[in-house]
Amino acid sequence: MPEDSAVEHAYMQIGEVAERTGLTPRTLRYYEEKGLLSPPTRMEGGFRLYSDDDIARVERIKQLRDLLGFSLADIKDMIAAEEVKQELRRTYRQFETDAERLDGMRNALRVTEHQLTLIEQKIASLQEMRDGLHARAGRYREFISSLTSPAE
Amino acid sequence: MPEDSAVEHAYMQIGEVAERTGLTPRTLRYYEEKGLLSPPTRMEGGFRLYSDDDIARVERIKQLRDLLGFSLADIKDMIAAEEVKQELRRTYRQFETDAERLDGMRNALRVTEHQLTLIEQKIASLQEMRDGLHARAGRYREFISSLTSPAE
DNA sequence: AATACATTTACGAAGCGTCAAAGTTG
DNA sequence: ACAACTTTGACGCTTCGTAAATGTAT
Repeated sequence: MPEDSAVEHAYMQIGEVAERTGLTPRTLRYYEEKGLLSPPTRMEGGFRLYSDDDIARVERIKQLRDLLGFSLADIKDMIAAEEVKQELRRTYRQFETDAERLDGMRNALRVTEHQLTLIEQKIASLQEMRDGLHARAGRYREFISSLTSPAE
Repeated sequence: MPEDSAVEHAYMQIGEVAERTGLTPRTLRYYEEKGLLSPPTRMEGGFRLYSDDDIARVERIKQLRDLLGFSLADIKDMIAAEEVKQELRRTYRQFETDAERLDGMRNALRVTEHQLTLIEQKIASLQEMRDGLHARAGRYREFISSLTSPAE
């Protein structure tokens, strides 16, 4: 059964998800409360059980938050835009015209392109900052060596 | 008088500083309250007057906040570490031993090197994300063109 | 039965946005 | 005198951290 090898252990509790994603249980519950994560399945006792898809979603959120600095409200919208494509692939929904599907796609593309321009800018800014810090570090090292081994 | 050309108008009010740095007056006052900005000089009526040095400091804060995502408390410490060098250059303080100066320098270097490693990591992560988004955008464009000009 | 998790609820802190009432500048 | 800006509160919102009291898993 080759399909079993990829599964590992399909469902995790909130603590394990927290460890794997670097977030806290509190944060995961908060994201769920704010509609960034859909309510996961539960055990009889009420414990949350997360799927691998949930993990992927959490990591996408973290990426947008930490790397691009978006607000959770913005991230929610962006992920909603991306979901359009997912929905389209599995449940090719009835009562949805081609024009509507096209609109969703164009919106998703627009969002993605916006993220790309922000990324490019951020990379450029970081590279500038890196150069500045290198120079700064060089000056510090000079000072230190001039105090450590004074030129007589 | 060549020195006049570089001065422009040496003192600015909070509104102009806000515009030039992309922050708000509220944020500038908050940073002052939190000790990130030293209290600027004032007019007789109480209006704040900022110097070019103040501007530079504000932009350094913004850089650390937006690009590296540090907390204001951390930023405060980092800037304090950097100041050691500035103080050393102009007022070579009495009552401070060479060992103390050396400690300050080494600390400043340590902080700078820490920032550098974080920058490198962030640049790498952003480049990965950029590649992923490029692929994603490509898929969107495919879908769109397949719906826009259907193959037959 | 005990230990390690989990659940909800609630209060608190960081980092500002926003509005109000008053004073200052040009 | 007037518009445009600034001042200091003070309250509100976002994004969680941190208990506290209780229940569940093993």
